[in-house]
Amino acid sequence: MLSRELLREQSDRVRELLAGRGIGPEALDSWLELDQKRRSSLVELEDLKRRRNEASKEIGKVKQQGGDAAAQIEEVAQLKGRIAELESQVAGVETGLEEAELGLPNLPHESVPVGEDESANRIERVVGEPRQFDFEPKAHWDLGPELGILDFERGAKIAGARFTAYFGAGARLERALINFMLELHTTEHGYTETLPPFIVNSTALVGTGQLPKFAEDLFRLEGHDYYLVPTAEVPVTNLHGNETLEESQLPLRYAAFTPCFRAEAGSYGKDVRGLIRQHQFNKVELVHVATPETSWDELELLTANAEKVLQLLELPYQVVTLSTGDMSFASAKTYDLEVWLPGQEAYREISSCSNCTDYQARRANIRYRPAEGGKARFAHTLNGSGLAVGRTLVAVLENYQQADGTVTIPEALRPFMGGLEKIE
RNA sequence: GGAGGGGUGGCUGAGUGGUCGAAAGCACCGGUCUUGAAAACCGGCGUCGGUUCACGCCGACCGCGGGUUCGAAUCCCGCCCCCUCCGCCA
Repeated sequence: MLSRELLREQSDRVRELLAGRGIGPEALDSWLELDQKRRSSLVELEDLKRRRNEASKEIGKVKQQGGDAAAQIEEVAQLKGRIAELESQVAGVETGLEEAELGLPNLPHESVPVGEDESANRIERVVGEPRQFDFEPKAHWDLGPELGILDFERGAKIAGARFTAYFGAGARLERALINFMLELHTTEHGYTETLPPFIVNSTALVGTGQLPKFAEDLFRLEGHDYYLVPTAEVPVTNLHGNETLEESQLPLRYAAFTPCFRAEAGSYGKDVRGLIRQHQFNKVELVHVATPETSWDELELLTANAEKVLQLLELPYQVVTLSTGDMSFASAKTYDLEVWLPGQEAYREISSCSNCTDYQARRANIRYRPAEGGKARFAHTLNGSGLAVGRTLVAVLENYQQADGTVTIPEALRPFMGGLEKIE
């Protein structure tokens, strides 16, 4: 959520920045109109209430002295009608304002390339080199079933399309990746591990920005205000919702493993094969809560921590700054980590690291009290995958495949695989 | 799922229809005193919104939402959350 002060006082700048995100000027203009209306009605309403309160006090006094307060009672009765009218009017305008505000995305940081879509993304760096194969590398959707470790048919049988069953070394590899990532982040990178609920309520989803606008992307439990988490960003960021932290506690850095559930509405026909786009996948998520002064440094740190996973696994990747048109709703700036997949001969997203500045903090009401005292301020929240586990497994299978169809286990993972060196 | 208890300011905790935004204590901030500190004493100390050049003024808020009343923290209705016991389970 953007602050009302900002929308009012810097409307031209906001209008321009929103345009970069594909939001037309009417969104802000209708908000400004409602805001104006709200304030003018409020002035009248509060004036009437003041008069009503005064009259009530007079009634109390008069009655205490045994007098007749009929005149004041009559006046209050008359005020009542107009007050009720204005109250419902203000409430309606307020609802409209809130709806409008919840529908506005965060403003992009000045360093974000302006553009309509991913074609405007900016490659920041390319790390590692794609391996040269002396045979035709296979895609994981062939490798996995051939090794007997991934079973797309049986996944579909028990759930449907975009669900997969893992077996044997495949299941173990997924678990090893989870443990490897969590160990790295909690020990070397100093994160606090957290294991949140995998189900959240709508308040949490509004807090991080998935609701109300993106309900169709979520799985909702029938008959409940419960949703399966689409990412650990939701439960973990909301952990401190409606809290005022002390500045000395910041930055908070959390690492969380959770499964993620996404309806993938509108992605029909996209990545239909393999593990790339599933309704359920595992992820180790990194979440930071920081002060405004440090959040941009925190974004670099978070991204570097996520990159470390790829480096230790010796997987080639590139880092991309998403353009204004490609960024997620709550983000002010996002780096995507894209890993090289030989089976597709392409870099594919494996992590998305964002600074949401105070946007989510406003929605979720996450504040902190400055060390020097004074009024509580909104914190900045950041999140990033560290990493998407299913896609990491894909990258391992495809990058470490051998000519004979076996897959070598990356050195860094072997301790988590009971010393296993090869899947065959 | 059943029965009971409870949600008041940072904390503890008064307050059952009228000047209550709310006693008191603690915590915190400022001052007096002191070589310094502590103690003692004095004063200050909620949030949000609106308005004002400003001082300030006004409105709202005692879990949330409705209702009764001239007037509600106090009465009524619905909901949420927490605690205890029973049942059921992991």
